[in-house]
Amino acid sequence: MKGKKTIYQIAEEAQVSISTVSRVLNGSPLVSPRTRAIVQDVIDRNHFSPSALARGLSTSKTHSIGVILPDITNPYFSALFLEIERCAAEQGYSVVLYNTMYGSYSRDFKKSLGESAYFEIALEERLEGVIITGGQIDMDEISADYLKALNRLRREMPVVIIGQEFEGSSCDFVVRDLERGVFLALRHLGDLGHRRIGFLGGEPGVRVTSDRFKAYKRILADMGLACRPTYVHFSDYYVPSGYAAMREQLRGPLPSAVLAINDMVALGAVRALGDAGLSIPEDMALVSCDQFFFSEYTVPRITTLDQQNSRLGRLAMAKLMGLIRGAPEETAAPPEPRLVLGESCGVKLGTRSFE
Amino acid sequence: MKGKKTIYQIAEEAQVSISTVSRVLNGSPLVSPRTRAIVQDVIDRNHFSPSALARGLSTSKTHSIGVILPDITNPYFSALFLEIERCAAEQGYSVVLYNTMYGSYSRDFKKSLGESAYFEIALEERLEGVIITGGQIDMDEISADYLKALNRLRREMPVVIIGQEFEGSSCDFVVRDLERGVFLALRHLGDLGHRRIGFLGGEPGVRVTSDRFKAYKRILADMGLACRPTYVHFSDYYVPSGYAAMREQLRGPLPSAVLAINDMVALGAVRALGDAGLSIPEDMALVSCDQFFFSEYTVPRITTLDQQNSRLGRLAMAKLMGLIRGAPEETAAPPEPRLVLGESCGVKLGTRSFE
DNA sequence: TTGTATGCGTTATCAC
DNA sequence: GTGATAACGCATACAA
Repeated sequence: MKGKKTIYQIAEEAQVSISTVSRVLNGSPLVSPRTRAIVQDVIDRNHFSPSALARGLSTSKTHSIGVILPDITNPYFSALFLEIERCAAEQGYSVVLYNTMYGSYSRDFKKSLGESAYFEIALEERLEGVIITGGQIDMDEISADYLKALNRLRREMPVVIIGQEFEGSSCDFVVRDLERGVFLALRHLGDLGHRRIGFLGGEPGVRVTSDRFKAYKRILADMGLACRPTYVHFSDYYVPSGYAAMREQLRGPLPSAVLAINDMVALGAVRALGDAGLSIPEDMALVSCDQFFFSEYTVPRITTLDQQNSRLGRLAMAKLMGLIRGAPEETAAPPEPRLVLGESCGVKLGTRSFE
Repeated sequence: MKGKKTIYQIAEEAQVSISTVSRVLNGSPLVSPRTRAIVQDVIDRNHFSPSALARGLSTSKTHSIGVILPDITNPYFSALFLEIERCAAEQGYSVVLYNTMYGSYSRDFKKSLGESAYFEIALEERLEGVIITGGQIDMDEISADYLKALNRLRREMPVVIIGQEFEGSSCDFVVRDLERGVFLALRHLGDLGHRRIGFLGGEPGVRVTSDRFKAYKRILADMGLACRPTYVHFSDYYVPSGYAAMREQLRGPLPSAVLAINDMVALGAVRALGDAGLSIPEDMALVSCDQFFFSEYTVPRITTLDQQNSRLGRLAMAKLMGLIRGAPEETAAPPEPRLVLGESCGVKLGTRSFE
């Protein structure tokens, strides 16, 4: 835009060398208070801001990291991202966000770059590290090409994956205990006497879904209950899909309760049940696996699992920063999901105080 | 992480000069097909990715822009951001997101930098342009310090503000027609015979609220209706606040309808009305000024305004890219808000119309 | 405490 | 077509 000032011009105007200016800029103690004052004054008067590019080139540190995720409008990802950005800012790091839109609401594949294209960008930008969550990284079958690109990236910078572990990479993982969550939810339903429990939403072929579905089947078996295919309806993670999936369910024999993949799907299901003239929890109980910001305010409130996403984000950042700094990363335990009682399963809530 | 390859090493291995490598990298036509093939091969085999830092230093183009907003978990901002990121990716630009958390749900002021601190970062990072929305930029009274910092930023790069216009800066604006939206909503209520209409949510002192509130008062007057203070309850933009604000409203004399600042507040209000044993729209009708992804699935569906946020984002990006390229920015008309009929006002659906 | 010289990895302007 | 070489703006050993 404008001919930006350089360290040379500051040095000249302050009658010192560029080294001295550099020292002042970086708060080095090897400058006399007098000179520092003079230089700082010149800097301020000129609104001089040193080029992060030049600095990065010289130090090979960019102080920025990347986050690659499919869809920032999904509350799960935005909550995660918020926390990551916050931690980064605290440490003086900037965050570049790459929205791959893989599996997004609008399914705008074509318009968006392939995920591994973003790896190349991260490489060129000399980011100091990358956090990946959702998208290809969460597929049951990860393509060889993708894995190769991932490992190439990993060779150049730390990579932390928020999601389920898989073989074939040296990336670090921050894992959610999906099984534990499903267990809590199903046990709750079991305690309430439910024996016909369905599964609603999520995409087949995606870990967050297939792992939960596996847990669902296993735990159902442990409870001595059958898993009936007619009670299982995949779709994806968004509200309209929850609606559609429940409509589908309503065509067949009804379970007495369903486990929804998250609160968006649950919300869609609630609406579908209402439209069918059925009431919750009398006609069907509902539990969700992932709490979003609105679950306590729907009618009825959704009984759901708090996955502690902000702790998850903080953990991922701690791990990433540890790797960047080369420090011994203390492997803090991943957050435990907690069941948050709503009204969608029929338990009586005490007078809950709001506001 | 690793000793990265440079253009020199590629040149050496390919037995050419760095100029030639650079030409190949940038697809210059002034290279013989033969040499190009050789060089490209060496590049590929070495997984060489040129440093964006060095390139940026040399060309003074970083191909990245910044977005400064208060809270990415707010669906309004995330929808906007998604679109911005998408447009940027299409043009080969990266986006750095700065979450200032000003006015955010969690109100974590202290942990976060002041907004103008991000201006300095944008300057140092040599971003090519910045989009700002929400936060300080949207206050009724913008502090002189902030304005000064903003103008300093503006002097160095294009700045596009998504929000209401104000004096004292040379930034570009992408404006929403808040008044038109309020008009559509209130007319709808008026047509249904409502004469006691309240205002719910939003923060006093913030343009998006105060401008809508002004419009509300003016239009009410035009309709020959009184604006009663007991029907007005500010708070902020989130679900719990909508709940609290409606609880507050329920203590006094009731309006027959309320205008909520957005769907989150509306959702909270729906729940509060339900908890009080009141039904919508029989006991109170509800319209919201900002549609979020869940409004069609709540019980009842919320009659709300589609502000066409993705078009807004696209517009902002078009303007920013125009400024960056120095091209004549065609001032496309800002998107018109449209009323989306739900069930919260009592009209029969099936006759869904859009305006 | 301050200054000098060099490197960082590109692009661009020249010659050839 | 191709190849030197000078910027680009900073940090940093090394000198003084």
